[in-house]
Amino acid sequence: MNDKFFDLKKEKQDKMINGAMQVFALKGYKLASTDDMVKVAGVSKGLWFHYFVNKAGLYTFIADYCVKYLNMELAVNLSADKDDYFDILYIVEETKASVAKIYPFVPLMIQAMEDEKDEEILEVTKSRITPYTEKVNEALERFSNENLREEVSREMLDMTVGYTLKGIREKAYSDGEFDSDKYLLAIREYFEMMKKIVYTRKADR
Amino acid sequence: MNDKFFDLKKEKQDKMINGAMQVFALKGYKLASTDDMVKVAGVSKGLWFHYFVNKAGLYTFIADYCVKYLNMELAVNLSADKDDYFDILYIVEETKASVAKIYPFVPLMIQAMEDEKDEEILEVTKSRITPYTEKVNEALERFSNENLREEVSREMLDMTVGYTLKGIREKAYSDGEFDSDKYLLAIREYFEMMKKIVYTRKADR
Amino acid sequence: MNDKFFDLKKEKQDKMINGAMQVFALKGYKLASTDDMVKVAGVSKGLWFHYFVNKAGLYTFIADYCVKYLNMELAVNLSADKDDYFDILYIVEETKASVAKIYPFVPLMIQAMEDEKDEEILEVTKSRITPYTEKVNEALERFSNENLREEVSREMLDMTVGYTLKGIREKAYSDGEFDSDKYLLAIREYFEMMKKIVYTRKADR
Amino acid sequence: MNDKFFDLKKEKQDKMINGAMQVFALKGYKLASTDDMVKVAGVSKGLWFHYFVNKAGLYTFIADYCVKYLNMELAVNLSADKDDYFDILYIVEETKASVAKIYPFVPLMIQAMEDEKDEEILEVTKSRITPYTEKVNEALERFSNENLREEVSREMLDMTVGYTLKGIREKAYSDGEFDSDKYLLAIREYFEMMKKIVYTRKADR
DNA sequence: AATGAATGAGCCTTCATTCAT
DNA sequence: CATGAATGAAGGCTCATTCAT
Repeated sequence: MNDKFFDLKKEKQDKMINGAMQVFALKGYKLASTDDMVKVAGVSKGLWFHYFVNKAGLYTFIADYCVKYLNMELAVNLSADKDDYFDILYIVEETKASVAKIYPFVPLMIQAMEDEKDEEILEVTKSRITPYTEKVNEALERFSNENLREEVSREMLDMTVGYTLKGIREKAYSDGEFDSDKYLLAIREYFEMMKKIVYTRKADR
Repeated sequence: MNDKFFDLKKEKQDKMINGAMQVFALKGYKLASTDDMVKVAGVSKGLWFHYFVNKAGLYTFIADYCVKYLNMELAVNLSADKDDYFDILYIVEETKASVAKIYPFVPLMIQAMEDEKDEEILEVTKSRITPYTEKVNEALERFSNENLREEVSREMLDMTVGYTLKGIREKAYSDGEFDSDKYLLAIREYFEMMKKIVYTRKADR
Repeated sequence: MNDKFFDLKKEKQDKMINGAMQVFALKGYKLASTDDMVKVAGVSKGLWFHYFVNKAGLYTFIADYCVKYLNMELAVNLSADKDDYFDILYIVEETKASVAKIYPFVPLMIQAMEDEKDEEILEVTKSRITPYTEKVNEALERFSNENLREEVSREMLDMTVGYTLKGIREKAYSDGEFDSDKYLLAIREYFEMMKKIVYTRKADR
Repeated sequence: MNDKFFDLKKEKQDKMINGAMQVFALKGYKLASTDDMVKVAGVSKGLWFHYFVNKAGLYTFIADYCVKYLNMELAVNLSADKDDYFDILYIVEETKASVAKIYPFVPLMIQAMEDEKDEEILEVTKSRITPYTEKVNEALERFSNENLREEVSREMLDMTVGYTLKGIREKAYSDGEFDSDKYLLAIREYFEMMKKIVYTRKADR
């Protein structure tokens, strides 16, 4: 990319970042079109290429930006003393929701990166998503499975919680705009229920 | 569409149906390409258009076919005496798995229809998926929420189970082919855990 | 390229070959545009890519075709008993002129390949032109420099004759169409003069 | 163009003139890009258009400048007493080589103008090159064809010498920079040979 | 009926040109 | 005066769709 992008007014940078992120997050790499971005960000076709060389370069930049920004925030929020499974995950989602105040499509973009199937961009996607995944998994390791009822395997818990969060996330964007509050509320309700049914009595607060 | 399609040898019909369904299910409406179908079904480009007029027509036909076939099977399997939440859902998935013996991509196609975002085909998709959703919901109404622990709301259960099944389904296709047994096993394990933690003692068998 | 190109009617093959060759020969690799070829050959934009993948692939095919065709003809015409400098070169040009009956832009295309400066296609160009150059040089080796007046160095003769032929060639296309007869006449006149002034009396017939 | 260009420091004027001339001479009108000129001359994109309105305007100015400057020098060097064909031509090339001390691409630019094929600029090119051609032809008229061996027609001599000079010229730029000495040496050698073989004994000095 | 050659609208990308600073 | 960010028309290439065989 062309580093002069960062010399632009922050406002315009963000307009472009948000525009590209929105289109990539909603449509995926292949179906994201320059014309869409022109419409969404109100910035001409040529300018995207002036700063980002080509579509793959733009995607790479956006993917990078998302993960770096999010991980930075997570580093602050995910203090080492948190050791409850759902509390940790809630902080992660809370962080995403807070990042979404400035970059509304970050939560969906992260999702889209994990789901991306286009071979042309797969390498990029996977390499950029890993640092985020690792950061979260690292934190989750602090949780002791002994707090789980014996009927509940950690593996299955990860699975169902992962898929459910993904579902809630996509639903949060279903009307076009991301409603941060609705999103966190849905998660809180879900997590509260889960705590009650998957923890041993002792762990269930 | 051109009804003469049904005069073709059943074998060829199915080769075309499966080919189109595979491509639509794996790639979605917009990214599904004529060339992909030619390769997968071994049927010439022109023939698709001869029978189905255009891409939208083909998609409509496949969507229709999926739902009708599945609902037919469900009508047989979903006997009115089943009233357990997970048993009903299991039968639904079992039915899909059995349909997949003949049309391997039906489970994923149903999923793809629910996830489809392309505006050009949205109307079609939504209208075709409804009959299936309704049939399942109808059956689920026979389940009494009183069997659920009070901490568990029916709404939240529907949500998490729905999203989790979706996840398991997509994973079952992750290596390209649908593994019916692995799919049903994963669901069974998940449902067994869920039964233990969401039912009241009484309902928990 | 797609070998099915050769299944087309010879007439259409030649229309496409001539069209592409004309545009490449007159404009060079970079400035040759698909639209030009559409206009000249009356064949749609997409078809070029159907058979030749991309612009570089088309250029490679045309370059190859030119040289192979020409060398084949030269193999017949350049009998091993010819040993006069200008006679050999005349046969070479005569051969080009005869090839031009079917592919009018071969002489100019060969020239264009030698002059091509676009880096993207340089490798292709140089590798394809070499076999032709070698064939001609091989034949010219049969000429003994002892036939030249001592004031005339072989090196300088090659230079001035080479540049002059190039000039005559370009002029022959200056009005759009290649006039084979005018071309050969100009060369004959030039060669006759040269023979008289560069050969020793003995060699001068 | 904007005449305030001449208010710039001579140094900057020449940087721009040389930059534009280099790019036009090496690439031709169509392939000469604004970005190339920015790189070569180190002058911003906008400034070119500020002074020269558009690409055609710039080309026109450069073409004009070349010919006027060269003709001015020729007026000084081409004294009316010179009447030998090759001496006159040598003076012309010597003049170009001397102009190249300040504007290194003038010889190639003159050449490029004669070869230019882009229709958009053809009119300009032809009209600007004429004054130069005429000046040279005028001088050459002082040469009497009676000095030529009868085998040598004046027409053919003009042709072969013209094309050969063109070839030598292009070769002189083949490594990117114009080597004035090598250029003049090559011409001298060529002319010496030619004098020996095209002049009658009497004229051959 | 069946094929795949042929078409052209649409998308990515380049580049002359404009314009705010 | 100078800059280079910004624009949009044009060129390469893809792909749904048409059509001659």
